[in-house]
Amino acid sequence: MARHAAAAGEHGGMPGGNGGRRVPARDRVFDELCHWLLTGRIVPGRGVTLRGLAAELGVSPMPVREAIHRLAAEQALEIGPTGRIHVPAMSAARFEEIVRVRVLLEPEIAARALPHVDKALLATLKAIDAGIDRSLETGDVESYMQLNHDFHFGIYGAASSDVMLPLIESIWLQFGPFMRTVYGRVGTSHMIDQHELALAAIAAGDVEGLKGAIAGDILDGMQLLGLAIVGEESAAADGGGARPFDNP
Amino acid sequence: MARHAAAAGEHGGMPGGNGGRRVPARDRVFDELCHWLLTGRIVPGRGVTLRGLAAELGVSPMPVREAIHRLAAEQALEIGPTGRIHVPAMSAARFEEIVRVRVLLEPEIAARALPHVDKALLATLKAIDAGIDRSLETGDVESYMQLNHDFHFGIYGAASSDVMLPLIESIWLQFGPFMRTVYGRVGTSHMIDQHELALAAIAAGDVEGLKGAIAGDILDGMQLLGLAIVGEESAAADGGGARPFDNP
DNA sequence: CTTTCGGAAATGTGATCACATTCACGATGG
DNA sequence: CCATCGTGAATGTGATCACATTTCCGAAAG
Repeated sequence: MARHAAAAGEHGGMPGGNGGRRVPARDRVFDELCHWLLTGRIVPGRGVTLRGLAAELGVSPMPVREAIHRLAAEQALEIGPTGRIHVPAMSAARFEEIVRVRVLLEPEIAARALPHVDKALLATLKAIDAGIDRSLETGDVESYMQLNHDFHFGIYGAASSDVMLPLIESIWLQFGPFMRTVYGRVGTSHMIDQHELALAAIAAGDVEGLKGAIAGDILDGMQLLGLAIVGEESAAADGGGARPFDNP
Repeated sequence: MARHAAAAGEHGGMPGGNGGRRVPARDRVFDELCHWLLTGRIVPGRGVTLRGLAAELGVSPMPVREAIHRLAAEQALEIGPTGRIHVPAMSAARFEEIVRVRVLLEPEIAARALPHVDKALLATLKAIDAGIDRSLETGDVESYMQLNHDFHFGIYGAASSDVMLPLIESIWLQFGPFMRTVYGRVGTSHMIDQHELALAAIAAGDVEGLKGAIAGDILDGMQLLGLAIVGEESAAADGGGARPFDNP
């Protein structure tokens, strides 16, 4: 999830002779909020406030404000008419569009990444996929979502892309919160393992096979989400709906 | 460039009977900067500073900061390692990717918009296209860029899209500044008028015709830009750039 | 018991300030 | 004449403050 090059690795404030640049608090907050969105810690229905997040993150409301507005710019959060911040509502139409964009862009970037995937990365991807299977068995949703993200962006990142990659990240941030709310209710184990197909295609240098596997993976996973969302919508009369979790 | 519904028209504080909500300064600044980027008022190489823009726009640096960071989030501006703000450099690779994404997304959204284009909108589009021809004759680059933008987003906007439209707007913001720097040097008049084809396809309800016209328009226009950029980059070490487009 | 009203708490916004860092320009030394 | 260095101006960042608006909760009225 490193949207900022300098983000990784820093583990402590060491103002002295660190080779890297100083990471602005705004970027750290942004990365943290991205993580929360993608792993489902921020879910629809919960209030999101500047001062609340600021206190939780140990910074002033200022960097939080910038991170929030950046997320709003990417449609990952929404700023209501009165300025209130909330997770945008998902609809069947919106969801269908997300799937369409994913199927258009992600196989494309995967194809562009293929030539740059080396042995080491392939091994990493295999390890991630093994971790995914493990998470599915144990039912660790948060771990699954994290690893699934890592798997996809592990591939996509190999295509050094300043254009497509941010767009795809934006899309993921938009459906991330809903994966968490939905994955508890639908089965995930009967899916064909498109990740295996993708790995095989990568190993074989099969561009079309890779594109097909990515598209298949998207359609499989999103179909599950889509069914749940559509079902939720038709039963829309129930008040704000279940809030599966709360934030500490 | 109306990214925010309530933005247009407000010219003074009139707390009384205005039906709309108050528009935050941050959004007004953002819209203004978008306009400047898309019409070429902000071009690569010029310094962009917070306080400078703030003074120019008559606000404090605060709303400018947020607008700038939002533009940076959409890759329309870049924040250097030291925090300095500048227009990102264009490269052949980056440009090719932009074209690819445009060809993937814009025909798609146009197709989705087609069923919602009514007579009134079609008439508006024809008027815009006439204005474009006029701008090309008189060589009014800024007017041309504005109208070309209006033409495309006039169509795209008809597809009520919360997902694809922001992505496309982000892409336009990325190549906007370079259109201005380049359009002075290349001819534009020999282009096939793909806009006419698009209008005819809309009138006929021809989805595939519309998608083809949009794609053709993108490829025609961007090919001009691409040639100029590649030539600018350095004729010597061409690297893989030389095939800016393959097809959809 | 339901509805309405009022005020206190909370929220986002924007301005100003202090500060570390960086850039630009001129002086100085070779 | 050119390179190097130092000082001052400028820049982005983050915190704090004041304020208009909104939301929320409880009391009072029907």
